[in-house]
Amino acid sequence: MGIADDMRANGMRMTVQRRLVLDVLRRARHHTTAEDISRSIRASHPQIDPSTVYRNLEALERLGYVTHTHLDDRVTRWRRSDSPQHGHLVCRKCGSEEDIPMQILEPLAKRLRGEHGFRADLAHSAVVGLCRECAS
Amino acid sequence: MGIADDMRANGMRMTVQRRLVLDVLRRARHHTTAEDISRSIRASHPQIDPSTVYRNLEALERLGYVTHTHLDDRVTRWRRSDSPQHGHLVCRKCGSEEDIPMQILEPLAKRLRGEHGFRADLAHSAVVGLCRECAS
DNA sequence: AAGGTTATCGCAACTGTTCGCAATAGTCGG
DNA sequence: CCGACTATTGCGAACAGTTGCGATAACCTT
Ligand SMILES: [Mn+2]
Ligand SMILES: [Mn+2]
Ligand SMILES: [Zn+2]
Ligand SMILES: [Zn+2]
Repeated sequence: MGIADDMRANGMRMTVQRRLVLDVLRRARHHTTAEDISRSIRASHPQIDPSTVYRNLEALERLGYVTHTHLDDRVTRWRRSDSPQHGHLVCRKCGSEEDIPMQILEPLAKRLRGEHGFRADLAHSAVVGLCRECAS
Repeated sequence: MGIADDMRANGMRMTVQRRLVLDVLRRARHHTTAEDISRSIRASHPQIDPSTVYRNLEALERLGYVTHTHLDDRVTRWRRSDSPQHGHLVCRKCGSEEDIPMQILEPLAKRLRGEHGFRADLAHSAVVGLCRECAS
């Protein structure tokens, strides 16, 4: 059962707009902004509105096909859920960004689960701070 | 040396607008949004523009008098730096919010410092996830 | 293959926040 | 205290993202 069938089983429809959003995210190497996706789609389909892209990212996230992450403060970044999960360190001074394996974050997740019954998604927001070069 | 002198020593000026922002934050019990601050100030000083509030929050942050935190996704929340620091757990399903002591986050901060030379500010963004009731 | 239902669309108006600019008003030295 | 310097202001426009709405088209039933 493919994505289209799965969506129909949930009362949703597979539209050309949705297929295009998934296509762009499949080709993207890293996290992508909604604006990037919209621009990329509009290159070949100028009539497709940015608001449709925003709404579809949310719809696809509800079904679990895409997720978002917050790297810097303002812009939300999207990826397909089937791409590998990882954490981020972002320097608030120089803006540099480093990916980190989830296992570094695991002990904290386990502790929050045990002490607060809280299932943390520690990949959802980047860890903000000062990188080695900027901390001096 | 008070805040005003400190600001002047840094080439900044102490204006009525800045004093009002600090006053509102001093009276506020919890994290406050820029919009709240602006509305509160405009009640008595209608001529003060929201853009001035936004700019002043950034200016005061640069000197270390206020900090901001991201709880849910879009809205930035502000507090005076001299109010007690703490972390947050936010449930992505029901929206509930729980404060947690910084010491829970300390082991991760220490590890990031040791293994990556990264000085993490783990109070900057809330930890997103599922609370006990919503975990299904 | 056709028709009806309604999820989704494009568009335009709207939100919260940022930015450029000319006018204002803190600050400092005399 | 005054005047000069310039950081900061209010304002208008721009910005990314959201929302309401009537038109369109996906898809289910026959
Ligand atoms: Mn931030
Ligand atoms: Mn988020
Ligand atoms: Zn750095
Ligand atoms: Zn919950």
